[in-house]
Amino acid sequence: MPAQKRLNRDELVATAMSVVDAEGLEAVTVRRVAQRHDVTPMALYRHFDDKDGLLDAVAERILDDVRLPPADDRPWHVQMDDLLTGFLAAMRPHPNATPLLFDRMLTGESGLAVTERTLALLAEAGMSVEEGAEHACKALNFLVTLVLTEPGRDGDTDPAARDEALRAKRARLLTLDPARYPHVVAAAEPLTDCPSAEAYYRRGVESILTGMRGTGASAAV
Amino acid sequence: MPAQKRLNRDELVATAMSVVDAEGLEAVTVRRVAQRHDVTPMALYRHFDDKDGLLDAVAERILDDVRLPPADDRPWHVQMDDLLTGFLAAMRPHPNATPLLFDRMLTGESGLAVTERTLALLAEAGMSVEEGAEHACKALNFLVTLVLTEPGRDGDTDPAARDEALRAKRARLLTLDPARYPHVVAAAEPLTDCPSAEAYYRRGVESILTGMRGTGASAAV
DNA sequence: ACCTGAACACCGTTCAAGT
DNA sequence: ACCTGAACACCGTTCAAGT
Repeated sequence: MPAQKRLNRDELVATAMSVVDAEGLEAVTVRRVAQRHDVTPMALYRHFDDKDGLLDAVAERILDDVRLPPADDRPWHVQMDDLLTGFLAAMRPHPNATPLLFDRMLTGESGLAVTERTLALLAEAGMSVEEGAEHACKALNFLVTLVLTEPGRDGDTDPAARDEALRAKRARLLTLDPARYPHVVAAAEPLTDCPSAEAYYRRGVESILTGMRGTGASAAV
Repeated sequence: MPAQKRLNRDELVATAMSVVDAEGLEAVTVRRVAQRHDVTPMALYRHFDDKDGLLDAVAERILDDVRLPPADDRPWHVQMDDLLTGFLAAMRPHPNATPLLFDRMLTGESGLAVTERTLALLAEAGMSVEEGAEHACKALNFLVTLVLTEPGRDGDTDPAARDEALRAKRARLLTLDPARYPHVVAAAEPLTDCPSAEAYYRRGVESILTGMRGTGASAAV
């Protein structure tokens, strides 16, 4: 879309992001992003080391959007709830890009900031450094998974194609032998669709928080 | 490695699996798998619809290895523990292939069998069909994530390169400003290494089970 | 400093052809 | 029935060159 003389790193990242959002991660191509800027593929290499550098920047842009709530006096798990919810809010507009985050929580400043905050709250909860590290990774990665696997999300963001793919998937489950897969057939609809994304994510956060508090010798407030 | 006259579907899948295990998911290529069998790339299309069909078969082979424990009289969550542990055992030898499973739990017979069993136990726990479907997806996908993001696993399976990458990653965390990221720096080691994979997965399963039991109006036994 | 052009070694997949 | 060969439209990336 943009067509100008001097290439701008931020706009290249924005273009890459819009490609991921619209067509998925595999559609992001050095050549494609270059073409949208009416520029030779090689022009991108002035702004990024390589394709991975471009993807790093895409991930970092999502992490930049995480609004870190200031620390306060509420119990740690209430603050953790806010933190996790904020992380979710940053990811949800870009579900196709979420796989990038699994490996990149510790590579950029924003990812480090999110992790730092998570570790701090878990330390406040009384966890050891080792416990905290494990629970922090688990919680953040599980949240990524929640967005990645939200029922009814199928890579394609085109609403018509998405809807069609959904109906096809559900139809296939309904043709299964009910004697062999009774529960799968009965659950065909909830397995392929999500009535309320809001409620889905709320329950997801609560489930992760429960897993966090249920284990270990944590105490505090 | 194999070199014979008639191509065999199972051996093609085995070759693809060995490529994923040794070099990662992106290294799996129609041309590469064909070459290992001294055959033209197009020969594979007699056995699979396309590359995605080959990857479906790789995923299904992992799911085939899940040993489903027979139903018994123990409390549902004890049986669920066995089921989840069995799923983990099937995935752990093939960590590089785990991303394939996110989208494929309902595409093949083995995946359907695992899901069916999970749904059955959650129904036994007193969950509604909707609750059960959501918790089943969450549990299975979180398990996949546990393997995908095991600290110290870095795509490359070559032990020397892997060790080097690990040390580099940890070193980078240790050069961070301790005033800005005190907890990250303090947790550099547990964030990049896993002292005991066995214990890591045990705690992971327990955390998922806790998240399952903690929510909802479930009862039973 | 920033972009171009041509080239290289790869991809997945089609189509028509061989045996 | 099963595999080949040539071709097409793509990839990421290198290198030398332009301005």
